[in-house]
Amino acid sequence: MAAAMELLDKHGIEGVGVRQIAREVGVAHSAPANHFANKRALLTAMATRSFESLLRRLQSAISAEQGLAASLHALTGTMLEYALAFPHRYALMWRKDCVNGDDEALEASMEAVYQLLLQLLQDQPVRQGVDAESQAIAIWSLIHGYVSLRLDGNLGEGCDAMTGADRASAIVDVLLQGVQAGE
Amino acid sequence: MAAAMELLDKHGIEGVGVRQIAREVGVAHSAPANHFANKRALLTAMATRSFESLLRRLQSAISAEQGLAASLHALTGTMLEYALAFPHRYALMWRKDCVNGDDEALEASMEAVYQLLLQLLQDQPVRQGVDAESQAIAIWSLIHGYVSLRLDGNLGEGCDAMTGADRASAIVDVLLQGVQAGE
DNA sequence: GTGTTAATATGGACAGTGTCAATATAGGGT
DNA sequence: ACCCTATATTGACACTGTCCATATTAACAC
Repeated sequence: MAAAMELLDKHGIEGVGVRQIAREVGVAHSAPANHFANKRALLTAMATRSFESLLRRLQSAISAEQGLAASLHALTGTMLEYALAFPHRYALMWRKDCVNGDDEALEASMEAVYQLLLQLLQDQPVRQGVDAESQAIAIWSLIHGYVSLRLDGNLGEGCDAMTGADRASAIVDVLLQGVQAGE
Repeated sequence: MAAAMELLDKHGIEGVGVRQIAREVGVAHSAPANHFANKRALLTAMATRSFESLLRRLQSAISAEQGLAASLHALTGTMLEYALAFPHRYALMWRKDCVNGDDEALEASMEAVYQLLLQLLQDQPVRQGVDAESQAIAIWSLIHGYVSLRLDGNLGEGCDAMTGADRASAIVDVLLQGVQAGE
């Protein structure tokens, strides 16, 4: 498992293969089959692990802040940090074609992250009259979309005048205008 | 090429292989190599094609609307439509690991879509004092993020009370609060 | 028409891959 | 001692993408 994560971080999703892992650890090419039914199960476990480690980071980052704006900025910043530090893990987390989407542990770890955001919204004063769920989805979409685009390198052209972290802050501020309660 | 797109739509990215395409068309397993240097080049061409067809849809959808809000709703709706109609094409478009990111044609077709949004923002009255580029990136991130999450099936739990199109409208409205000029 | 050249098709090989089956080797519990 | 479970090993199978040497074909120049 450790070898698998190392391979993922170093060589991307394509670089992690059952036989390659076995080679790395120094066992027979079919030894991993005793621990994971197939490659999909292995990648599923790795994605779950990644969600859990992301959740821990988000929790500790948010607990230090208070207020909706500060919390949201911390959340976005932490997610961006994580994605940039472990781009291949972040990619794997959303690769439903590599992963067993019905897996209970995976679903739980994903749901936990989303619940963190939902909880944040519920505890804070938000603009009245707008569906709270829609606000949560909007924030979640914005963050995931921005991080994905950054990771794919699709935001290079227009990003010159502003460093990555500042840009992330700025777009969260844009969204906050629509969410935050008018004091 | 047509056979390749058919395979993509029917069986996903994993389902499109050099040999499989040749089998479908009824030629030797190595015939496609004369038209595309390798699999990556083939997938790159397919992604480019997809971006172009998406652009056409977006253009015709937007030309029918006027006003920032209406245009943005049309843009989001059309992207969601396209992604739901051709989920595997949409997935391929962002799979930088499958595609030659330096390809000129691909970059141009992607840029054209983004420029469509940028142009939209420039022609409309937006809230003063906020960086226009940040607003564009925010909108772009929101749309792409939402569509991606929908496509991955990660928005099932909280989406029961609202149909997909309505939800898309709602989250765009949330963002509009932060972008649109006062009153 | 003939000869040359470029494009395309073919079948064979090679090194990979994931997965399965049969077998072997321990260790622990009764 | 015996069984049973877990884990490791080896070998095979059907794939895959890519390269190679070789044909076939069509177009174009002379």
